[in-house]
Amino acid sequence: MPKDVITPRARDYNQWYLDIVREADMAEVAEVVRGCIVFKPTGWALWELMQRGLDERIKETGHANVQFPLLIPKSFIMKEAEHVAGFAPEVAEVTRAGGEELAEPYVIRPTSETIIGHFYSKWIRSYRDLPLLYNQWCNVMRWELRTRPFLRTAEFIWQEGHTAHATEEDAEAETLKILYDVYADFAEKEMAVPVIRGLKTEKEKFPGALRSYCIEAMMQDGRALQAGTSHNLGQNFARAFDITYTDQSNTVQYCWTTSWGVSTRLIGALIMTHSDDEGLVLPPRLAPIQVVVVPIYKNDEERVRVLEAVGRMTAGWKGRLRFKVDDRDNFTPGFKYNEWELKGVPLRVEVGPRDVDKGSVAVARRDIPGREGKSIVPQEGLTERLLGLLDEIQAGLFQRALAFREAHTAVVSSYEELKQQIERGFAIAYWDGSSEDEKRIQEETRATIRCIPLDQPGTVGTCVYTGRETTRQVVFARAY
RNA sequence: CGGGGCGUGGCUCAGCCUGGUAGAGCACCGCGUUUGGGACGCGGGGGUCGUGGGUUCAAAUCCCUCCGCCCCGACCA
Repeated sequence: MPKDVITPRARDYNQWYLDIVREADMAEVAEVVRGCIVFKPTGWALWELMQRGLDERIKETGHANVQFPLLIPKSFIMKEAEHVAGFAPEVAEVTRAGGEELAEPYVIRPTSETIIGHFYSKWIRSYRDLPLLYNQWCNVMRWELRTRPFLRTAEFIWQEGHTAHATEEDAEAETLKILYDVYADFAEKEMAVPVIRGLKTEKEKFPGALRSYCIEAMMQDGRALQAGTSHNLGQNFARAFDITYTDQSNTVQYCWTTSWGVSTRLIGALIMTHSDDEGLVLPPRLAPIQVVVVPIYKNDEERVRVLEAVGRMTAGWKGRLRFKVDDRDNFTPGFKYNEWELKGVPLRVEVGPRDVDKGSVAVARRDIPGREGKSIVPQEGLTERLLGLLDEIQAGLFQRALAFREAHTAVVSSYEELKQQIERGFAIAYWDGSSEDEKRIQEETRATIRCIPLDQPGTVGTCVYTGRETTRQVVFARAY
């Protein structure tokens, strides 16, 4: 009988999430530092794999990594009007250092547009210096009023890309390239999380941006999670920080800049997309341990025999599979099965004396819990079988998540339908309202326009709120 | 930041109302028996009761302060 360590999703989805984070040993709430978490080895190993997948894509698309200071002069933050208004309430300041009051306080970076803008202004002279394509991996701090592990923490780790271009078209192309080729590609191929690529409304866009694009994912409670954003900053920051270049005809022009980021929030998205009441479920491509081997024996003689067989079996795995042999002898096999299921390991191989005699092993799939996910297979060709199964699981998780999203998405044609649909998932509606209309809907329903999908059907319909004719459809949902 | 709940061995909690020797289960340590879906017996260790102050002969318990966590709301990657 399973112990009651994870609250079922149906009973309390929030508690379920916190239970998974704790029981899978990914992170611990730092309680001595408000709103912060400690990444434990399992959680950090997962993040390292995610970082690798993102970093590869960032570099493949022509960007180089750099690193800017953690502290930003307070006056920098004040330079771009919308930006100040957006971030002022949540910045932490450093006012003393070296035992003395500072002449000008620093803020702990909530994001780095401003300090990077300052340096871009110094570095960019001519159109030949463009485009400038940099990225940095760093931690940032936003003094959030309500925090949850991974989803919203006061300090979080992310990458922030910052680029400068000669024309609006170039900046726009960059913004979209990141959205499609880096973020959406990573989410769907590596995380197995289907995402909607969309444009943010004026109300939801980044403070200081011209346009914000995003990828939005659906969690298992039907709520939306913004998994990544890419902003075309127009010339707003270029004007505030005097980022200019001389063009081919010797005229000084303002640059067009972009910024884009994804954070450790992605870990929250991963958990809430795939995991079940038994614990964490990880997609094979990001699982720090893809295969765990549990040896079974009753005495020393069997132990030696089984471990020898396991040694032969796993000899060729290095470099092909991330695996672990769980040879702890103070736990029973049954305990280990449950523990590794809780931790989300995609495949488990069980090897006992009977298997050694018959040349077989038992293989259990994490994505299919219980007896149905378990089968007896020959030791011969095991490695290829495991590799094949990992691919199958990866694809299966994506398909399952996609099917879930589709089952919980509906086109609505009236405000009443909208109110009902957002209780269970995404509501797609024609939209021609204003920011004020949007705010009113949020107050009345607690749902917001998550995005205007970039894939539009192009058909004509009537706006769900104003009744006006429009071809634009949007996604309404309650969001994290 | 507003409303609500909570803070007691590592974890989950009882004890608080009605002040008087700090408890249970799980986990941990030792020994033995066990091991194909969360083993069992015997023995053992471990707690300034979140913090600071107050009331009292006496505070986990009553009062005040601060800190943190969880839930709801507003704000947000």
